[in-house]
Amino acid sequence: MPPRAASAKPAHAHVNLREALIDAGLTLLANEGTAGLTLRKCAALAGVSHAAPAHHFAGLPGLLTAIATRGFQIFAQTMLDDAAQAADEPRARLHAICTGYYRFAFEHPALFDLMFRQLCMVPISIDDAELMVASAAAHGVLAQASAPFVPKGQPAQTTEFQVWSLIHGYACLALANKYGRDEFTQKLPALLSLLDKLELTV
Amino acid sequence: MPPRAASAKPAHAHVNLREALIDAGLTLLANEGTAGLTLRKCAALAGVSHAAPAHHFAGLPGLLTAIATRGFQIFAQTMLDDAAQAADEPRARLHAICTGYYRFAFEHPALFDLMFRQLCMVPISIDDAELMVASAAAHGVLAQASAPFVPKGQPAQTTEFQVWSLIHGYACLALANKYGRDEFTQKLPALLSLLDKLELTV
DNA sequence: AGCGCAACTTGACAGTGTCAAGCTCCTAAA
DNA sequence: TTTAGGAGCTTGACACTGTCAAGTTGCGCT
Repeated sequence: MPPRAASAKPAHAHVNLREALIDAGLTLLANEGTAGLTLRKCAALAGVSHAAPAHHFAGLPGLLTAIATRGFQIFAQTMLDDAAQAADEPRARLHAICTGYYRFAFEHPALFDLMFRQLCMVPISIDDAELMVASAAAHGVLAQASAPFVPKGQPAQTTEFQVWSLIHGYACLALANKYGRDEFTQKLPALLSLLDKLELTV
Repeated sequence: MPPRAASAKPAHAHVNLREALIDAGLTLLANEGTAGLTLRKCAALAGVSHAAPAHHFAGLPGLLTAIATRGFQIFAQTMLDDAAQAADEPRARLHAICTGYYRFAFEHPALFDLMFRQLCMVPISIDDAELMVASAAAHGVLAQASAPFVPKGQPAQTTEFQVWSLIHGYACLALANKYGRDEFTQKLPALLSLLDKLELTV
């Protein structure tokens, strides 16, 4: 009988360690912010050793990518939730989607930061298939809401980016001004009044 | 004569090490991106030891704050440069300022990221006096350009944020889509056409 | 029954920011 | 002119990070 150097813990502590690690990442992001999200802390929070995540993700970039993917799913759902409570009318729906966009950024600032952080400069694999699917789905929600305002004969993308840029920029600026966020929330309707200048074309 | 343990280098290699460290930081940011900016690399690039920066900045946060401050100064100048070449007319000036805003983000993506990176969650002292001055100056340039479009009797801030959010969001989205930046640049005028819906009120 | 491999652990490595201690040289006071 | 003090910088150490290599365990398949 060879000496047993390591402890005799069960090899599979989690039913699905991959999901547990993503959950741990979301928790850390919510509690400690961007700087608090660490591969080793995720592993510790999930109750595994610091090298365990490497068997489920391609290093730290892989883990961040998976977390961002989950983020986009929550993001899309948040927008849809707000839209569901709005009147069934294009203008009200567009406002609701934008409000959901802002609400997500406000409620998950660090996650929002991770998702949109200049995806290229940060250790995130922008080419990841799942990430692209989730990101495109979220984009689709916004595109659908702005579709009724696309001028005839013009590319839909222009109107989409006008709406998207406006609400995204506002969310970024609100998060940057840490101490004036409530003020931003109050003035969101005033900002969105610019969208009322878009003409209904359908 | 006591033994000379350390080398006999001159104590003051730089006339102004503080500025040299900021320059090194800007170089690293431009060449290697956000992740390439490191306290130790800055020190090495400036030709000093890894602990030297501590005598000029309050740790890494202090250095990043100083770099962001310089960034805001360049930022304001970039916008003013574009405005100087535009027609002396409110609408043309607003377009030029926004183009300068986007151009800065496009030309200094990592620096732009540092400056606006959710100033709260990143190791930057948002309360720093110099940073506030530089940041407010850049904001002032944009505010002045949007002033002619503020509806009478309404707060100027609303119009400012409409303009600011639109161009800031567009810049963020352009940087996030690493591989489609040129396309964003081409479609900038289409985006800014939304601003033409603002009425001249002065 | 026994093999193979996936999952996980331990240990090590280079790199990071920060702190403590010490050296050097310039400056200002006696 | 001599001497104390301090600013500027260096070296060394610490805890922490992500990543890799090697070893251990236990499930599932032949």
